[in-house]
Amino acid sequence: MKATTAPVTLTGLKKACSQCNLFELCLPFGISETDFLRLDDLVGSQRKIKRQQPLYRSADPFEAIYAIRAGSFKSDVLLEDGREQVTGFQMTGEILGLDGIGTGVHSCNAIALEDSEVCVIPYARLEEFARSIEGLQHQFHKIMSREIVRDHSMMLLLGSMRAEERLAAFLTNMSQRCTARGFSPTEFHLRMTREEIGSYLGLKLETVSRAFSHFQEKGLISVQQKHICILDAEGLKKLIQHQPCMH
Amino acid sequence: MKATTAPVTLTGLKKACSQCNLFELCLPFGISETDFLRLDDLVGSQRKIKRQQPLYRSADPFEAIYAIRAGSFKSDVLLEDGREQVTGFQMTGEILGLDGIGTGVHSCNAIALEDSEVCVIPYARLEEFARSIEGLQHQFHKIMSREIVRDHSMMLLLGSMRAEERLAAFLTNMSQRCTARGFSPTEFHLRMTREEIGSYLGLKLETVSRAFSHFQEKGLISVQQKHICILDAEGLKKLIQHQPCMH
DNA sequence: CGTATCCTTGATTCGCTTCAACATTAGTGG
DNA sequence: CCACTAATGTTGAAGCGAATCAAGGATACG
Repeated sequence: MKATTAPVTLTGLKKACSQCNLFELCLPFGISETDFLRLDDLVGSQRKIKRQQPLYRSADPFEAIYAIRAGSFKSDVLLEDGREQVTGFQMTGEILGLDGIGTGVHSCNAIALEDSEVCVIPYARLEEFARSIEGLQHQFHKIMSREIVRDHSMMLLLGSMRAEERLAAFLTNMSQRCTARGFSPTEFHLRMTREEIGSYLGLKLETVSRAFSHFQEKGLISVQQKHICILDAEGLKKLIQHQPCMH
Repeated sequence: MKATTAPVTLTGLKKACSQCNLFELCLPFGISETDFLRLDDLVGSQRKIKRQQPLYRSADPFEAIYAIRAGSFKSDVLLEDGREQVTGFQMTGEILGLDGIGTGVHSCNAIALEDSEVCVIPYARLEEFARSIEGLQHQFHKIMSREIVRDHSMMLLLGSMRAEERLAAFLTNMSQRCTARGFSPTEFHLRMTREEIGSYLGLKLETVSRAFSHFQEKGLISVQQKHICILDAEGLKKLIQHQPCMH
């Protein structure tokens, strides 16, 4: 239990869940009104993480899961020879840390892509609350299940799509998640580098860059560094399913 | 709610969990002795699935998770254009169906690789039991978490390993799982085809076949169709971490 | 025993990676 | 505030690993 980052405990100052406008993206969703107020005791504290700093690292002991209140993260796993695989990008309202429950130890790194803030949900307390609040248990199971389904669709992407299909799927997914958060579905700022996108999609950064350029030439998107405008969302979606030739 | 396969209800005839020698691989693990006897009511029924038949299909309504009592399965997801990605191979003592919790609908197909038998665990009953049996809730969370970690390591494999590294990782994993089940770690029979292995590893069947042949030439394994002998387990493990050149 | 399925192996092609050079932006300190 | 430097992004040319195409062989199944 090494205190890597100073935990900014603000409990009492501000209620964690009952006043949070993210609840419908987050763990407290689908919970009755009376139970809802009890959730403020579920969140232990809040923590601020600076850009490029880890929320937790692989091999850290698992004690809590985290709900992202502001900012965004990447999760990655490393091979001893230095190869990195980004396993996901998480944004506001999403949950981090589920990988640690099985073994009691985290199996990946969670790194902030920008200055961020998370709610710390001690796992022991979550289990206890889940036993008495029916909706909480179910919502937690749903979140884990959706993570599994998401991972399966990433396996589909990594195992059987070509480079431009992968990037089209990535952009479409980003757009959908922006929509769910009330942001523009057609215009957004990528918080991650080309290399991180490449690692996520199983491609090299040059390939990612070339695919971006090609999409721009075709009038599907407009790219200015990390700023993306989607000009033809339907065109992108078509790209995902159609591999050019193959008879 | 279409009754696709006849459910072979044997309740009462034989207690499901308390007399099952698989419990330490399965859901009931880590549960106190008194609670253990109650688990027989958790399992609704048992079902036999013939080789090549589905336990469930994508888009089927989700009602239960399944514990494999005998046999083995593959899970796969399909793209509309026909491409298939095998997302996992499940064997005795493992749990199937977790993908359905999030949406209430299954998101993949589970197909028996041989004549198999599963315990049907109605999800509503599981949630109810988990609320009163502390160890069951925790064990269920552990199983889901481990599935997520496993999926992440598959993403690492699909995203950043070369063909022979992938097959070496696959064989090493199979060997470990055989060990956990009390089977020989060095000699086993693959239930799946080269094409299914290829789909799982993001490779074509010819590449899988060539890699098998190459491993045999190097004296790492001995291959006779689906029958595999591991001759140099350490050699296989070394292959996973070392990509040949790259400076 | 015949047929369909599965597996192996070789030759060729193609998509992505690698290598390399340069452009642009962001970050830092004088 | 600007100069300097590091980090990030773009683009081109060459190389390589796996896919594709193709043919033959082994095995399982009815």
